[in-house]
Amino acid sequence: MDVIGGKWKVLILWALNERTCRFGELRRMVPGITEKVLASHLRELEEDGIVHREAHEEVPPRVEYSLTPLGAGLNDALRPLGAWGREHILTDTGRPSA
Amino acid sequence: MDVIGGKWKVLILWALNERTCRFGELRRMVPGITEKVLASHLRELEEDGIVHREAHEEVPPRVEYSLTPLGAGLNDALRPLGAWGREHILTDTGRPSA
DNA sequence: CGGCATCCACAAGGATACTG
DNA sequence: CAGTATCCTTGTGGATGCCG
Repeated sequence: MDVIGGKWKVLILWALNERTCRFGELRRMVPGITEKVLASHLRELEEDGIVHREAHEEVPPRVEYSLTPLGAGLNDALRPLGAWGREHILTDTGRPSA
Repeated sequence: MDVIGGKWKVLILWALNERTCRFGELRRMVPGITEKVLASHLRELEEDGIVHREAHEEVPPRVEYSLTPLGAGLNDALRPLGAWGREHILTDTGRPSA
């Protein structure tokens, strides 16, 4: 929970699960996230060994993020939870669903 | 993530997964949690249909909390994640692990 | 015993502007 | 393009005290 505690962590993980992404791509793939949050989450994920960051020293700059095996495993462990969520989302709407 | 977003939600779920518990029991089973947080989390969990609250109108008061089928399903979906966590906890310690 | 009300503190997240 | 720096708002959780 600590590792995926961020508000957008799992979304990032999901996006990355599909394919390697650049910073800008992720920003677009996770609507509503700000650069700062994306950057910090990415950094934390990297420090936790969940994602791999590969910077290409060229112009224009290009940085690609991908899942590490560890991250893939995490995503795998996350999948049942995601399935559960989709199964019951908007079905039991008892709360404001902030 | 919304449903289990609370800091202690999953711990409560885990405790409840083993058996029906009273308020005081939960408070003891989740070390460090305060009554307020436990109460509010419990309430949210109840509103989300995850736990069942059964109050016995007697003295001394007794309230028992148990998992609903939905909650059991959630806990089930959570288990792989828990397994992953235990597998890698304190193994990759790259961060302060706040 | 079980729980709510109030107040408080901190950190996470969001917006904007700026840099290499 | 890919961040970083700053500031601010908010939510979440913590402490205490009171009530049925």
